Amino acid sequence: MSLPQSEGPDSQGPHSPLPRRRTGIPEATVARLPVYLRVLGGLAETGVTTVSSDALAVAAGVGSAKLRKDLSHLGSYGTRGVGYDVEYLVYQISRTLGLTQHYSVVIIGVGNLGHALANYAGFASRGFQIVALIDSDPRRVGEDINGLEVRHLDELETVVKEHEVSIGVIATPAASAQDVCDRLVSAGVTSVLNFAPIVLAVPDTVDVRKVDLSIELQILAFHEQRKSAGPPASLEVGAG
Amino acid sequence: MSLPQSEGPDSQGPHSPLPRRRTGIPEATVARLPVYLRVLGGLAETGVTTVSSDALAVAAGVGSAKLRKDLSHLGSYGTRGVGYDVEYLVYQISRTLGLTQHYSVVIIGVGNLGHALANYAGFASRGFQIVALIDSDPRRVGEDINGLEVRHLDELETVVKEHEVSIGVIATPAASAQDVCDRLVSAGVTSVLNFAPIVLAVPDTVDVRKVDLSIELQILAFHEQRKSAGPPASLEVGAG
DNA sequence: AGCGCTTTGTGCACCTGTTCACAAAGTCCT
DNA sequence: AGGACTTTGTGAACAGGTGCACAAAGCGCT
Repeated sequence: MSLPQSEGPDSQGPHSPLPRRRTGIPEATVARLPVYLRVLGGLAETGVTTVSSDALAVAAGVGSAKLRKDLSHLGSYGTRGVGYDVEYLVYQISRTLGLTQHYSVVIIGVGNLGHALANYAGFASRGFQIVALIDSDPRRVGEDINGLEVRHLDELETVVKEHEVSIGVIATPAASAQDVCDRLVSAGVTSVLNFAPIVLAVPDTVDVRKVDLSIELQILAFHEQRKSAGPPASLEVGAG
Repeated sequence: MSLPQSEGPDSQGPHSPLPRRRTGIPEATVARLPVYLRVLGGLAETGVTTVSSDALAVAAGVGSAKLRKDLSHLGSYGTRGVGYDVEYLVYQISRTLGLTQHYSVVIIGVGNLGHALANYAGFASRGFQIVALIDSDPRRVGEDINGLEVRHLDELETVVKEHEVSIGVIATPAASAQDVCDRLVSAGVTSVLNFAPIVLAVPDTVDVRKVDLSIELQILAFHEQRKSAGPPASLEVGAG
């Protein structure tokens, strides 16, 4: 067990210790593709059939050059002088991200957060299917959440193998997160999304991404502090 | 209203369009400091008083050189041949991140996720105090969550000014997120943590960080696809 | 068909961040 | 005190990512 937190190039550390540079697609680009995908989905709903890199870039909150370079990594799917066909681009991005495949997801930990995740609609919409909810508390086992019955932690391995689960979502307290992770990995799970405030140790073959509320707040705090202290930084000299 | 999603250098896009390079501390480093802080806290609890960059790096899941360089940005607080004093380092990182100050936080949207956030203990532990929970649904107003009464969206501006809220957490559906964000910004909030699956438009003076479950899953999907498709990639040629 | 307009795709320079490798600096033992 | 050992802090090379600026390419109008 080594410690390669896979960290996407965006919200997490840039590229991972796994230099899985098999495709030429940079990690930073991969992290942005889902954003483009979402924006394109919104455009498609409003009947837009074609979009320029400029328009799409504004909607996605990135520079247009960056967007074009990102898209160029998946091929030349634009038409010069016109822009990109929305529907076609949606398809190409989906395909590139692997969303045309099906992924079975298991959520471990059915506390507040687990409940929220289980009810999150965005899960199913992109080929991710929650196949099981798992908790170690016997009192929670059997509860019905969003049409899915909570099962006991003892069944984790069974569930993973039964449904060929590839992605595990850890929403347990920090204390049990590493244990759960180890069991997921042993059972064959190769991707983990970790909500517990802990650095997980996994083999190099497993990808881990973390979502950490507390860290995000602390980063905001840093900038917030800067705002109040920084700007009028000149009268400070005599005032200190 | 422009579109600078502040994107930390990690899970989100590298550095932001706000080149707030007032201090010499790189964004990538800022994003890691909270991790070090957490690990150091754990060490302190187990009675460790001194730690080497190697040990700390392993526990934090980064390389030791990177860790030392990170720490060197806040000063020379280590002792050669010995390591770092845990308690002192905790203090220095806290100070750098601005955690010695107090931040008032308001959460908008008390659905599943809002509930989870309101009950999250990690909030209070680092100087963040949730001063209000807000929802637009009259049926939820008045509910007591973790000792805090849910107030109506109409009171948002009042609450923000009353408590000098600096950080707003948006946990509403995507449809209302931009509205809520605009109101937060108008009321004077300068940092936003967004859980809604949408790209928020804010003035350059406001920092936005996003936490997007769906995006994280899609990034995992990309790597997952790569794992299953990549390695034996050679029979494909004739199969197409 | 030709011309001008629009927009893509990309070469290049810049910049941020990572990693290596080592000198500087301190501790501990004799 | 002196020397061996440990560990920090950092200079320098490298890698990855961003943004500019423009040539290439397609559209539509005349």
